[in-house]
Amino acid sequence: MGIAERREREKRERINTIILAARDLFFEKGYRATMDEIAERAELSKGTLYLYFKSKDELYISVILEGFHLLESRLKKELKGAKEVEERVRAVYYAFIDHCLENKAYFRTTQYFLTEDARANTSPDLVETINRSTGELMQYGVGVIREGMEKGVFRKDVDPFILALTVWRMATGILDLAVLESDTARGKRPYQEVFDTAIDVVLRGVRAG
Amino acid sequence: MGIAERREREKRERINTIILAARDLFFEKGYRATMDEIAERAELSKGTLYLYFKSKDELYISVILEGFHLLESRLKKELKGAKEVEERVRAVYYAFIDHCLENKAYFRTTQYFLTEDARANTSPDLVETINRSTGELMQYGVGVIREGMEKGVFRKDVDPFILALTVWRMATGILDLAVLESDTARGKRPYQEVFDTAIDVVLRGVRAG
DNA sequence: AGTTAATATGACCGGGAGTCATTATATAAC
DNA sequence: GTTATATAATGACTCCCGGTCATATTAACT
Repeated sequence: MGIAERREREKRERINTIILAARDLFFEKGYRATMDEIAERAELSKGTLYLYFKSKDELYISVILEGFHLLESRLKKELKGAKEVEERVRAVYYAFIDHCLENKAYFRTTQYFLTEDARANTSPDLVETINRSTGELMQYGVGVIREGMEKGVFRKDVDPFILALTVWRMATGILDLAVLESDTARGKRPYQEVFDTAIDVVLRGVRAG
Repeated sequence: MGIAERREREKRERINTIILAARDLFFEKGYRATMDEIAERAELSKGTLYLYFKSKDELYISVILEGFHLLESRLKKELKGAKEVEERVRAVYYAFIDHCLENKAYFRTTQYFLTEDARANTSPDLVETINRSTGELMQYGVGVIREGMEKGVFRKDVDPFILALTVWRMATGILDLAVLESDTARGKRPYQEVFDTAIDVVLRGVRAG
């Protein structure tokens, strides 16, 4: 059944072509890139795009998920080199931050899906997909915090999930600002001091004893 | 010169009528409310709207600034009743959170202006206006933290501004989630436990000694 | 070659932001 | 009171964009 398989493969290739064109343009112009532009970049007609993606938002989400996979690889890599508890927490924290700073367009795209507007236009199951993936990624944070509690380094009277959520949203909140001012602070992380202070304060706040 | 003054007054009244209609509709439908709808609600033609506001986004920003004034009154009121340092920090923290939860549309509208998309469509001086107002509001947070340091309750090796920024963005980050899930947790703040844990950890992290 | 199935196309539609020539209204001049 | 002028309001219109669909093209099968 070589033909069916080739067809399947060609379909995947086409989808990939479209995602690549879309990513390029979303990186370049943000959400305002148009479907016509993406079609032109992919050397396909607009109608064809809609053969493979139900909507512009679905294309958007595909790009977001690509970013999630990148981040996950990075988290795994960074965690391998880190042994000590606080070092592991920082590894997850800065892996997330650096990923977002190095891939600002991914970050913006992802943040966009926290707006009412985006969610209102997107089918519930797509939103659910994003939520599930987000939850999986957050487990990396929950994991290192739980390790810290088990080893007695962190206080045990805080819910690890809530703490992870808090740190994640704290980082995201600062990133919102950092990503907006992309031109400042050449050579080092923009907002470096803010990110450092933030995690220092939190770590001091959860240390046992 | 009574006529010129009356004209001036009528102009302000018209602007107010438009903002009221816009706010109603933004509350109801979010950013997706249309200029035609707003015009109809204000009992004016669409063209008239553009006589008083350069763009939909400028109208949006006017609504945001209204929200800022509301928040500022609340901050002042809450701070009057709070004497002790940590109590004052919490007063500012929860005044901000409750304001945002009670005025979700204001919050969403404001958050929208952290997106690339919105900023790209808005004139630099309007963006600047928002930034300045935001900075002024943040001074309430910076103030109570600085008080805490001066009284020796908080460690002095953290920049009060950075700490305020961190807590503000932490709250905003959690609010992003809380506002999305507006239907849950009737009767108490949604995400109550998360907000509580977040400020507890931070306060423990900055206490002197 | 002819038939059918699968893909691709782009003109077209609906709807929304923003414009502008025209109309209406208020003030000033005589 | 009438006419001229400045000011304000209007809504039909343009342009743009996401999404659709009847038609055309290509590939597969007999």
